[in-house]
Order: sequence, then C-alpha cells, then structure tokens
Amino acid sequence: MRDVAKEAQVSLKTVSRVVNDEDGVRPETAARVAKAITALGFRRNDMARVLRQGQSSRTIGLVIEDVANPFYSALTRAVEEVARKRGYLVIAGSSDEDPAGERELLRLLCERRVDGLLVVPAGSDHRFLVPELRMGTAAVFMDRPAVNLDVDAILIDNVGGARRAVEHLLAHGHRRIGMVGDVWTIFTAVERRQGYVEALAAAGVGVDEALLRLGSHDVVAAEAATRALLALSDPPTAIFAGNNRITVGALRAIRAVGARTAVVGFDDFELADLLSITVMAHSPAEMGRQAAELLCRRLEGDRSPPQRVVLPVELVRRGSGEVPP
Amino acid sequence: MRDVAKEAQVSLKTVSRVVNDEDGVRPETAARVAKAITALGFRRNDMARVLRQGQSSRTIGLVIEDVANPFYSALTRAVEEVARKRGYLVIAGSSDEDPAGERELLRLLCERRVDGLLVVPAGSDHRFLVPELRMGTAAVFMDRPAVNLDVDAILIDNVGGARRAVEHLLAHGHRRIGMVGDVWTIFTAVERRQGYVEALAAAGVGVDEALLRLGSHDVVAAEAATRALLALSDPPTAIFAGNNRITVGALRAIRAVGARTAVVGFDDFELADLLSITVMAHSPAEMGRQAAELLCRRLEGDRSPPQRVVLPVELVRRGSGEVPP
DNA sequence: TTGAAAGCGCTAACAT
DNA sequence: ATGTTAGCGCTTTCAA
Repeated sequence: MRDVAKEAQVSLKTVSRVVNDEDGVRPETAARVAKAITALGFRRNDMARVLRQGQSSRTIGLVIEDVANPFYSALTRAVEEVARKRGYLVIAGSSDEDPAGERELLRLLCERRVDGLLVVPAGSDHRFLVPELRMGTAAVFMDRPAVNLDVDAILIDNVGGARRAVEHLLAHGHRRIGMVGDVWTIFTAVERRQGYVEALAAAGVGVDEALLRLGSHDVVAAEAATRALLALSDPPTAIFAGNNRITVGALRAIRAVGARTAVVGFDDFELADLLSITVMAHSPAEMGRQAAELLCRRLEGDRSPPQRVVLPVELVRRGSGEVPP
Repeated sequence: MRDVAKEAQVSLKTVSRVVNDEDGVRPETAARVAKAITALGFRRNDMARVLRQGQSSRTIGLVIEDVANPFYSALTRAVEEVARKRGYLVIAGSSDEDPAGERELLRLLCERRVDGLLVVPAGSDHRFLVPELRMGTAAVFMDRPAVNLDVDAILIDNVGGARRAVEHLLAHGHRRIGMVGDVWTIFTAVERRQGYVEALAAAGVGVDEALLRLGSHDVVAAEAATRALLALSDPPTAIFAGNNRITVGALRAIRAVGARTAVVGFDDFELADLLSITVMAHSPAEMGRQAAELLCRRLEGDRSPPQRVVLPVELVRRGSGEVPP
C-alpha cells in the first residue's frame, strides 16, 4: 500500500480511501491510484485490516465430523451459501468424531479469530468454550446439543423419527425388528435407540437385546453388525438402520446374504429412490441454513436467550419398509 | 496479551515466549504467566502474529464447484487431511461453476492472504491470477487445467477413460451408443466427448449426432436428456454417462421408462455396487491428496517447473455395462 | 479534498 | 532469564 501511495504520489490514507470506496477523493486522483494498484498488483491485506478495525475477520468456523459423508456435505453447502450471502467465508474442518481433534480444531479457529463457530460436537463436554463465548465468539451447535454449555442448537426429532420408523415396521406386521446403530457416545444414536425402544414398548413387544446392536460407526462395521443379526438362529424380519452410513452397510449385508429383510433407514440419501429404500427423511441443508442464519443474527447483535430448534423428520415410503415379515 | 503481562507482572515479550513455547523462561515465571492466561481467557491473535511474522497464514484456499457433490466432497476431505497434517487450515468455497463467482472467491481468499490455492477452475481464463502468483501465492489446479496460466495441475485420463468405456460397450455388441455429457464449457465434458468419438471412429461406427447430448449440468437435466434419447424412434441400446450426476439422471430416466439400456458411467459412486452399475472409476481423494501435497511442497519452496499429473481411470464391471443390445 | 501520525496485537532484534 | 523498542499493513483521528 505504501508502494502504491508512492507510485501514485499520494498519501497512504488516500489509497486506503480508494481501496475502500470511501468518498472524498477527486475522480482523477482516484484514477491515478487505481492505475498504480493494477500496475503493482496490489491486494489489500485483510489481516492488517482486521487487526486495526478490531476483530471482525468476516469468517465462520465450521467443525463437522467428515465432509465426505453426504449428510455433512449437504450441511456444509448450505452453511457456505448463507455465509457468503452475508459476506462471510467458511473455514471448515473435520473432527473425525474425536474429542481431542475437535478441541484442537476449535482452538485453531479461535486463534484465527473467526467471528462465529458452527459445530457438530464430538466431545462430551464443551465447557472449554466458555472463555471464547465470553470473549464474544458466537456459536451454534448442530445435530447434537452442547453438553455443559448453554448455547443455540439446531437439532432434529431423533426420538420421534425413530419411533415412527419402528411403528411403521410394526404396522406392517413385523415383531422381530432389529436395530443397527452408531456408537453410544453419539447423542443421536442414543436418542434413536430410545425411539426404537419406546415404539416396541408401546406395541407391547419386548426389546430383545440380541436384536439391538449399537456401536457401528462406519459402513463396514454396520455391514458386519447386520450380518451378525441375519446369522441369528431366529433372525429379525426387519431392520431399523440408525443413520445413512449404517443403512448402506445394512443393505450390503442383506444383499450379500440374499435375505429379504425389511429396512427403514434414518437419513435420506441420493439413490434411495432407485434402491426403493424407505427412510426417515429430514434436511441436513435446512439444518445448516438455519444454524448459519441464527449464527449470523447472533453476530449482528441478537442477544436473545439460547434457542433450541427441532426440525421435523418424515417417513418416505419406497418399498423396503413395506415388505411383510 | 498486555493484560496478561500486567497480571503476571512480566513483560510482553515474556508472555510471547510462554505462548510460543520458546525457551529461556524460568518454570515459575512460566507458571505465573500460564495462570494469568487462563484467568483472563487469553487466546493468541493469529492475525497480528501473521502480520508481524510476514505472511504465512498457514491457510489454504480451496475453490470447487459444489461440496455437496460427492466427487468434490471426497476431494475436499483428502485436501483437509493433508493440510491439517502439515499445519494448514482450509478455507473452502463453492463457485457453482460460475466464472465471476469463482473470481470473486479467489479475490477474497487472496485478500485473506491464504498461502496457497487449490482450484477446480470454472472460468476459461485465469490470467487474472498472474499477479497473485507473482506475489508468492502458490496454486495447484485440479480436475481441469488452467487456461492461459502455466501452473501445476492434477488431472485424470478423461479421453482414455471415455474411450475405454465406449470400447467396452462396443465389445458387448452395442452399435447405437448414446452419450449424455456435461456442458461444453467444462474441460472434462469436452475431453470425454472426444474419447467417445475416438472409440466409435476406431470401431468404424459413425457418430450419430442425435445420440450425442452434451449440455446437462445436473441430475434433472441429465434425466431429461436421457429420456429424450430413449424416446427416439431408433433409441440407443447403451448410454455412456459423462459424470456422476449424469449417471444418476440417466438411471432415473431408464428406470422411469422401463428400458433395459446398458449403462457405463464416468466416476464411481457409493451405491454403484448395489445398483450393479459399471463405471469408469478413479479417485477424487487421490486427486485431492496429490494436489494438496504438491501445493505444500511449493509452499515449502519447491520451485521446479509446473507439473501436470494425470491419474488413471479404471473400468469396474458391475453388470449394467455388460447388458447385450 | 488530502495528509500525518498514532496504534491494532503481536514478534524480531537487540539490550540488560 | 527477562525487558525494550520498532514495525508488520492497515485504518482512525484529527489537522491542513
């Protein structure tokens, strides 16, 4: 910038004014400055700008488990869209469901002075964020609430969705309904398990622990868990798959074994229609959008008490959930 | 930081030393400083740090078309992984295949002084990046080469892959082979079209322009284009789908019409196995990894001439490509 | 309409 | 082992 000033024979401040479209510069002076800028290939240094102006990097930090999971990539896309429309850029990182990695990532983001954080939390205690929040960094949690921290969260109706999934299978005559779920440490896995149990209890069908397999965090594990269920002497006639990864694993297992087990999966996915898979659908994009919009409102000064939004989950019948026992 | 210094009764520099784990600080002093840091909830401001140290924000800018597309999300994931291992964070943005949006995004990233750029280019002229590159910002292009700019690129074998896809269909007896492709402005679409044409020419089968439909940039458009092909009085017996989005659209159309058209798709996708879809597979993750690693090498001072890496594409037979005419 | 100087939070270089 | 000073590139304040 100093070079530009010298080149254009004006003061630093004048260059600054031109760069920031402030008025009070004669057109001919502005033109001279503009020429110098292109000549020298000048780019305003936002770091210095932010430093001086006092802390708005116009950046949002996004922490999710894994962008490669379509659930999170849809969410990321929606976040990006809202953020850019409001003039923010997004620094994203995958935590891989590791609390330590998550914490490290959050630290890095805070050191870079992101204005706000959008987090799908992996850890089970987020008190370490208290100082940041007090320093003015806003945060909105997604998919899972914060633990030990009173902060905004956009969630979905996990219990209700799971309950309706199982009710649907019960309505089609199934009594031996298995569940393959994610690991216990994940909020949504536990909630969906609860929905499963509630539905069975309400129908007067007891929970057979042999049919309830939490602990599968990826496609491969889910396939193995499903195979184990199908290999039981009295296998389930239907399976409730706890999320999009698990549904894929379950389908692979069922196909491999050649069974005709009914399936309802939690989370919709792109080719579910061609595979005729009945799912409990909801919108990760809507979750991202609402979270980003709420965060932006917070950044613009909204100080109302922390909200908890619960988005709906909807049954989409496509065939696999309507197979009889 | 000044507050911390005051609180701990030491100088600024001492606090700096503690924060940066430099040595030359007595343990008890360090402890006092550490206490002050936690007490005040202090976080080093990386903006100021970068400003002083001279331009390494330890940040990489990533510009792709759309994170929600599994091709790009896999790539993004790999980029993130390499970047974090080397101590970089990733600022990502989707260009939506819009040259103006891409340029704007690149400008924002450069203003934020990212150390390097990873770009799947949408525009058809990237000369505007010349000043940035001269200023020391490194760049690696992915999936498509830069136009009018001599810079590293990690590509895949589009022509060869497309040729082999069509050869495979020819080998299974097809003579009326349709192609549904992306828009003309996209490098890969044109290359894949060329492979298609070459394969037909080599087999002595003429190109029937009625069977060649470029211009579908999303699933919906691809479905429509495929429906149009299938509605011809003499429809193709096989379809070569130009990318992952197009394959999905083509499958929907074929299913809707109830045809038994053979299909080979470019790009592998998650449920292709369950749907028995033959594809030309390659690894977007590998592309992201290699691009990120090359970029990091450049950032560490590698000044060797720009490279162009071409990753292989492999035929994966799953059934849909082996259907007879 | 334009400019000079101070300072954002930090670290490099040099004292002590 | 610790402190002092200057300055990164910009904007803000106030003066010309």
